[in-house]
Amino acid sequence: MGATKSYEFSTKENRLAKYAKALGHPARVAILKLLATKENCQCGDIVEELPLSQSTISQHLKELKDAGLVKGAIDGAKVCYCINEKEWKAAQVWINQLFDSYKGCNECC
Amino acid sequence: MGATKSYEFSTKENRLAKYAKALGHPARVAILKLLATKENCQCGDIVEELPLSQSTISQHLKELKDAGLVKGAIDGAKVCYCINEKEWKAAQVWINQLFDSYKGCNECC
DNA sequence: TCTTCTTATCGTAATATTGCGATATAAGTT
DNA sequence: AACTTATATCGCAATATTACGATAAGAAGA
Repeated sequence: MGATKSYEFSTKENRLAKYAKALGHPARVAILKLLATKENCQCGDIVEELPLSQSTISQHLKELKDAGLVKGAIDGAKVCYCINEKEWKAAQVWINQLFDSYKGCNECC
Repeated sequence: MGATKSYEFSTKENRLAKYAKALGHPARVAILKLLATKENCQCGDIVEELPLSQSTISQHLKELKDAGLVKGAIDGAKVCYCINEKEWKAAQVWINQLFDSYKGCNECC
């Protein structure tokens, strides 16, 4: 036990959960905010901005890449990280679909 | 090590991450979908609907409650779980704020 | 009261995540 | 080539999450 039973859930549920999970850590929220507002873009800039070590940031960036929200472009010795626009918008749509499916409660609560 | 360094990040980043984390598991997505569409409401209904044990569902419900997205009202021997409308909408707004902060990329990627 | 039904909690095992230092890799510089 | 810079990966330790059975606790019904 201990492993998530992803196979028991639909592709949609898993995909939404994957996006949300990527957003589920303050460091990754901070990274995405930097990338989204384009204040910083290269890995080194992010490392300087956040109170975490280089290896930890690199790991968080990898998770964001795995989730599809971010992509990296090699720029000489550096790597420029950017929002993956297509998936970014898809994630927003999917998440909003869930939020919007709530039409209010009038029975028990 | 191993613990998230939440204290190093802003309240906003932590709050957004908390909401997203709650959505970051397919079972919790499924539960929220049921609650949002009001197909099912009582704990027992959810247990029947999902391929997880009663204790596991109860634990997921607790996490959703801790994140603020859900509230439970005791209804005799049963408990009626509902979306916590106020926090639900707040979560949607906060998450969309992050998504909307992205204005496109035109430099490196 | 005794039993049953419903939900929460405890204990435990398996697995995943977080974080960092050390090291590897790859590109640029002198 | 040797050195520096930038990023990724490895290995490890600490902690968190996921899942379940067993059990507790509360309400309802016989």
